[in-house]
Amino acid sequence: MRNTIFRFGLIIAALLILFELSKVSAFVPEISSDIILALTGATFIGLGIYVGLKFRKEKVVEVPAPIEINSARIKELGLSEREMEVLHAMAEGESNSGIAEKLFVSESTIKTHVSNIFVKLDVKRRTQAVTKAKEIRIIQ
Amino acid sequence: MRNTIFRFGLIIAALLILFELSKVSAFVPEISSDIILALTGATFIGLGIYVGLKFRKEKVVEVPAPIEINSARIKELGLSEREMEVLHAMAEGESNSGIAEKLFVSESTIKTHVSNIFVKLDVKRRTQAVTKAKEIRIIQ
DNA sequence: ACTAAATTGGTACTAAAGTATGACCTGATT
DNA sequence: AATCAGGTCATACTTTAGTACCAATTTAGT
Repeated sequence: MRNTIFRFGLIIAALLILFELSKVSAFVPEISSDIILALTGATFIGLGIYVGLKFRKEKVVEVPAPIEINSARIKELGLSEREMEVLHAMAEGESNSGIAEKLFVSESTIKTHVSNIFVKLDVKRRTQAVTKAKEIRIIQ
Repeated sequence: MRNTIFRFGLIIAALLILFELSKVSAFVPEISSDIILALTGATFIGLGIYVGLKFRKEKVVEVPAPIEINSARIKELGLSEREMEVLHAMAEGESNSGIAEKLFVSESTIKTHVSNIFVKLDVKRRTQAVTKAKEIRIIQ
């Protein structure tokens, strides 16, 4: 508020100066009317921009809340790249054998990964793992 | 784009007229310098407001995605109240025996419910069921 | 080059999940 | 009274999931 008063004060001061100058210029030819015109232009363009910005309505653009993945947390938990791939497949409801096919490895490997994921996420079942992973935003 | 060109054309025309007027006024006293000043002010304030509005910022509002539960879909799929309770517990990562304890029934009962849920959701595993249930917004 | 972490895979086992089927009870509907 | 849907429970079985080890490669960082 104080800021607004200050700004309007400045603008009014500038206007007053311009009016005085326009009077003076009639008697003092050294001050060209062009300069006054330029000053007037500058003042009003400033005022206009100020008003324009002041009374703008912000275009409210609704963005569907990007669920950002907490990659810091992934590192924090020590989840490897491969484990994350397995976790993603798990979240999609794939079985171990399904994940194995998808990633071109044996089911044993997937079981190992899954067990390691459980330890790192501190859970006991895959549904828990998926729920927790979504909770702490390490998967979508 | 054509609109922008048109507007800038208008502004440039106004400026040219002002400059011409300021020259003429030197010889024709009938045109007061005050009027020219006023016209200049009006032009520039218009320009200023235009610029101010033109470069207004878009306010990006992140909407936390209101996840409304599609209860119509629940009925559509024929999911009973009890089945929904089981589904919720499943989504939290509970085991069948855990759900049984929570709902004070036997594990057999839960298995029956779970199997029925799978049929109704057309899935084969509980992780799939949970994922699909969230997808179609019948649970959070 | 060396080391640590990551990835892979196996065996053997237990636990949990899931399927199929049948049965009993209850409250609401016809 | 009969029917039906929802809920309950059991048995028996198959399939997946999960655990506990161990071990061979591969990869990336120092």
